[in-house]
Amino acid sequence: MSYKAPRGTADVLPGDSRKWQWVEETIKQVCRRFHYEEIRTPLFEHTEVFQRGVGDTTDIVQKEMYTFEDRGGRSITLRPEGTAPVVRAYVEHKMYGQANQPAKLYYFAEMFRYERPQKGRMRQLNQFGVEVLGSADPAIDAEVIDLAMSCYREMGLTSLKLVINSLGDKESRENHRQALIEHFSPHKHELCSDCQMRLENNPLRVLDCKQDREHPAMRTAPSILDYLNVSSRDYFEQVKEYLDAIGIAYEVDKNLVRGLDYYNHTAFEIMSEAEGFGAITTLAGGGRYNGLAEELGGPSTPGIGFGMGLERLLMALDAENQKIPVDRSLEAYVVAVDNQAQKEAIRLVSTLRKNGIQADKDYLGKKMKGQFKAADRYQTKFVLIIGEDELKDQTVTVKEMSTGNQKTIDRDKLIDFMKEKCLGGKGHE
RNA sequence: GCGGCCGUGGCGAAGUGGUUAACGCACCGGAUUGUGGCUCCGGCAUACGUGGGUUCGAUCCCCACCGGUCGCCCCA
Repeated sequence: MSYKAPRGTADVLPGDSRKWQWVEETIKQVCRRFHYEEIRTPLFEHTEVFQRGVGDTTDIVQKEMYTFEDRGGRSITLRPEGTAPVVRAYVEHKMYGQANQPAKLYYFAEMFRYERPQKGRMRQLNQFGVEVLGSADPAIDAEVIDLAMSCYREMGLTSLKLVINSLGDKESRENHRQALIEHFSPHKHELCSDCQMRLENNPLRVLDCKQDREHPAMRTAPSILDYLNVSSRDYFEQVKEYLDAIGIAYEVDKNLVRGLDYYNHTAFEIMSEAEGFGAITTLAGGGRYNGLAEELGGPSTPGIGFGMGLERLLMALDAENQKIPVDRSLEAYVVAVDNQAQKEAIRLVSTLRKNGIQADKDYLGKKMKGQFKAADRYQTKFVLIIGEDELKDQTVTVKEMSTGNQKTIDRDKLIDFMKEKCLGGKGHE
């Protein structure tokens, strides 16, 4: 009997984990530059946090959540997205009362969505995300978008498209919603079954339908941008001006609609335009959610953020042929020529490590040639040999693999020699 | 959730209704008794996704399931 990882999940093995580490490190550095702080929230929440936060009629809540009852009879849900939990934490810990506002937060977290898996669409997926709470300045919208784009740029991605839209404030949305219902209702029977439902629940989504895209009513449908009230329109204009000011190119797509209920005002999506990316091109998506904190029981607090799929980021790097700098070398490999030398070899490895030098040895009882072969495969910089002669003379033979040069050094001078060679007297970062 | 395609050792990849299921890579050992590559020689491995069915006999044909993949839906 053998087992497989459950459908839609994946193991990250050593070859790939280095890539993940690099991606995470790179993003964290960007976050530091933007002055954002990490927040970590639980893997699961009370189901209600998502029902109220994300919205009862959304696909995520209706058919994609991993929900179960725990032993205490509570309804628990594995987080399907990152914003609602962060806002919940912000409200719960009364972070609105803290001195430093707005709260500029980032997270790395795995999300869970019960969907049919595909490449770039997993049931357990990893996201990097950012949430800013407490500022309704359009400049922060631009900053958040800048942060997302900077992460991609930092990793060398170039084939990207930023799409933005405004969903307006509550009043604008309501007016638009009414207009949509009035516009589509006469054609209701001509629309696909999904759209007939959408027309009742969330008419905005009709605009996003791929099936009815060619329907004549689509072209004449009322655009949200025409229904923005003065303040909403003004807000959107300012966001665009700030984006222009920091040199970020974008495209306005009046049909860009986000799938979660909490969004208003600024909505954006970053897509890959790299060849062979298939149907799934969205790398990151986000927007403003000014009513969410209130919805989750807190004071009225503006917020904006995004989620970035890390599996898709790795795919994009791959599609653009961006090589991830992965250092697989090893500083020292200790070779024991025979059994007599084992003890000394083990002692030497341990001493090297205590002195900050990467060191390893053979544990398979290989002969000398096999040990060298292993050292070669590990891209070892120095092989340290201990054999009969070295034991007798209290020395170690050091071979620099790149040149093939080797010399014999007194045992008590070895560590200083290796430190000089490997650490340059400065030590590791 | 819907439709198409796919599933052979660790990886890649032939193949057939019937005695030991090719080959390449990788790995291990030897040629080279204290030294990496190449070459040559030898070796290795829980391999036909799972379960049924048809058949004298199935890795091959049929069905179901599982998994992957592509498209739809939706999204990261």
